[in-house]
Amino acid sequence: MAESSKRKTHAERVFEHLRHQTKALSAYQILDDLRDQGVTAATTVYRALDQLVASGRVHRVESLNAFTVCADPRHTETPVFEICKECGDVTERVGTGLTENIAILSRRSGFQPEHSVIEIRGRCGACRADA
Amino acid sequence: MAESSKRKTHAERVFEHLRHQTKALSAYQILDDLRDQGVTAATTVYRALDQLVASGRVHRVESLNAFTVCADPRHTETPVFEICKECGDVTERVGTGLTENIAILSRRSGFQPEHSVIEIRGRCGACRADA
DNA sequence: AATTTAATGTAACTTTGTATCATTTCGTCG
DNA sequence: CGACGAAATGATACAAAGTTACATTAAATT
Repeated sequence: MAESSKRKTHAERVFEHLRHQTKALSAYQILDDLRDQGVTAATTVYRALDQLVASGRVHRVESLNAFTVCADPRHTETPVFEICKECGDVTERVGTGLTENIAILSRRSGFQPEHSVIEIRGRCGACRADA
Repeated sequence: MAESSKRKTHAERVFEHLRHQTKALSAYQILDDLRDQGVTAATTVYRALDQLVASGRVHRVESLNAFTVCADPRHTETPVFEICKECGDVTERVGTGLTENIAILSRRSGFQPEHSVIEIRGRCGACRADA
């Protein structure tokens, strides 16, 4: 087509794009942003996101219906997201120990956890300073 | 209109209906279920849910886009939901201490938490026993 | 080159959620 | 009682998020 390289797959383009964001992006936002790179279909974006999420390179932020890169794919612990209501920035915390707390809780209740969603909404440090 | 009482508000009907479920229901599921009680508009269901959530009588389950009654409105701690991937049942745990863990974590990172979302997906005790 | 497989596209459609404006219901006040 | 204003509901259209089914293109593989 145009002159944009066809070397990379759209999943890579989606990943690269997400890498440069401080906020989580919706699938349709990603689609809009990547139109000039030849991404034209919602289906393709969702397929790319499915792969990326499955491979642990991207997380879905449930309370935003949006996606963000994994801050550290080497970590196996449940990610914790801090979501600022003011500026919208999403920050992933790893190694918080919450996974262990959940495991303990579940052992008590007989529930077998597979995947946990932990999202904290509030105000980030920067926005608190701005106030 | 018909003969169904006009005493109760639709918000009450939504609440009563949710109270009798073991699974979280989507807004449109609620709408379908309450049609025979005179609820006809999605708008009304969403308005009812807004109120109920604001008053703490109902929780939104983010990872399901669905709603469930609050197990214990006296509790102020962050609710923890166990969501069974097999049977779909949603169980709310209170008094888990996770709120405190999040507070500690946030103090370290300078984030001011307002509302936390904790949803654990996996298999419930009953489904594990069935296997 | 022929064949097969992975990636992408098109299009229609479902689900979830919101906005706008009209109508009904109900309490209350004169 | 009847008028009036507020709260609740409705109809409608729309926006946003996500999926399904099937066709097409691009890359590998032999």
